[in-house]
Amino acid sequence: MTAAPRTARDRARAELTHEIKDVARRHLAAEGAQRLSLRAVARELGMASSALYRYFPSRDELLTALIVDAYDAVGERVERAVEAAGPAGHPRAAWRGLCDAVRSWAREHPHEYALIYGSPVPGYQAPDDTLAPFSRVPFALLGILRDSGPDFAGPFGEADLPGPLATQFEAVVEAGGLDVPPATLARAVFAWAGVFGIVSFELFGQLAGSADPADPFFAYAVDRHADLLGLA
Amino acid sequence: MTAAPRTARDRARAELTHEIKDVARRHLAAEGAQRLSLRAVARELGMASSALYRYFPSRDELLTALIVDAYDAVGERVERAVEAAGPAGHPRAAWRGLCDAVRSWAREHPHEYALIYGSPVPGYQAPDDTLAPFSRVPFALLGILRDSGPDFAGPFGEADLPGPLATQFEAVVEAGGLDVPPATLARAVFAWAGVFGIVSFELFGQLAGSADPADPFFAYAVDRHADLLGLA
DNA sequence: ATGCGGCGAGAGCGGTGCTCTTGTTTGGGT
DNA sequence: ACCCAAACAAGAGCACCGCTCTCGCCGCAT
Repeated sequence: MTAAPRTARDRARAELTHEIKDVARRHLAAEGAQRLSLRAVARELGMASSALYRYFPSRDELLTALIVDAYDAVGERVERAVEAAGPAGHPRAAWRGLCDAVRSWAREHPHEYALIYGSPVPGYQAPDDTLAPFSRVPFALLGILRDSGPDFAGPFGEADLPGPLATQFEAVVEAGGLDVPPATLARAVFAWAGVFGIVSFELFGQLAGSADPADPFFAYAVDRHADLLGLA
Repeated sequence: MTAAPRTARDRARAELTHEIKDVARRHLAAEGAQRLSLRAVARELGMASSALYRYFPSRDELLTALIVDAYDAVGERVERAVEAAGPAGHPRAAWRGLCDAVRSWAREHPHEYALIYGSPVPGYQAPDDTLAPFSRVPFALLGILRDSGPDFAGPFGEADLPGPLATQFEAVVEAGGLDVPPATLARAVFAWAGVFGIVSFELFGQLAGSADPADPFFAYAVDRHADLLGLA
């Protein structure tokens, strides 16, 4: 993150900041963002609630810190899974690893998942330093597609982007320095939105009455998306 | 809903209940579920906050009523769109109408969308009378697929369900009295989760930096899902 | 006519986020 | 070595929240 703290005060501050986040994350995991209370965190730490404001200027700032951490957590989990599954050119296994990592992390940390992928907190808008953690999963997906090579074999043709979308995505590829064609980017967003939709449906109870134990359907959907992505 | 109210008291009660919901819905639309406050609603209605508890036993019950109304609102919007687009056997137009209806409703009512499709409120679990409004959009989609006839022409084969998923969805079809094959149900959930994912991504800011003005990508994705659904 | 039940209002409880003030500790510049 | 400013912890307090309880009032069915 930053340079090592020099003075004892800096060290204590860094430590306390970390402790606060830890306790807050535990409360978040147990009760959800809604019920996360600064005062309760302060109580558990044995300090006055007003003292917390030396470390986080508001409750929303604390939540933002937890959001960044959650993005990093799921991002690292996904990167590990992708790396473990497909270094030797098996992109479909890597894709499956990515999807399974997202889903299992989401099921283990539903409140943190809801915090980052569910409805945003009222006045929240992402600061710039959120961007890198925010992008880890999409970048991991793009990495799989890049490594899977240019030989696309999906059921959709290669040049199937309508004009406006092509120009828009060309600009995105340019601006982001991504070395994939725009059509691949489109397929990536399509697939990522698809698995996100299923995971959210499962977590938020929208699959009740249809794919209720979601494991078979999730595996099926992940495989169909792999077909669409043209993954070998 | 129920029989017409007879006495003046019943009439007043029904009217006030409606007024409370209206004011609450306005607050919800303006500020989000998080900031919806019983006391503020009571203030705007010129009554004591404690009096509201004669009509809704808790804040969560009020929110539940708003959830049901939101499901009904998006459901009716979708049904209208489907009916307007495709009565004469143009299933792809009907599917496009469904998707556009969902997205435009979501963009017009982001907080209500977040309420029903975003992270659920902490202790909430859907009561039984939520089931019908909850199911209107999925049923509309199944209606399109049923009317599109049995001649499936998508890029995936007809009998592509793995064993466990097939048996699970056969049971669902049986239990729900749905007259579609299990494979069609699977494709329906797949497609519905996909467009839901895109709409949620757009509303919750996850498309920032990729498909940021989402119109072209949404149209593209809806069309790709139509292909996958085998819609003519 | 009467009694009961629905109703509105008020006070009040425990909780929240956040601010302001007060006194203390700490560390760097002189 | 000292001194002062900055960082810090704590407490009181403000405005708000959901919710409960009690109290009078009034319409309605008996």
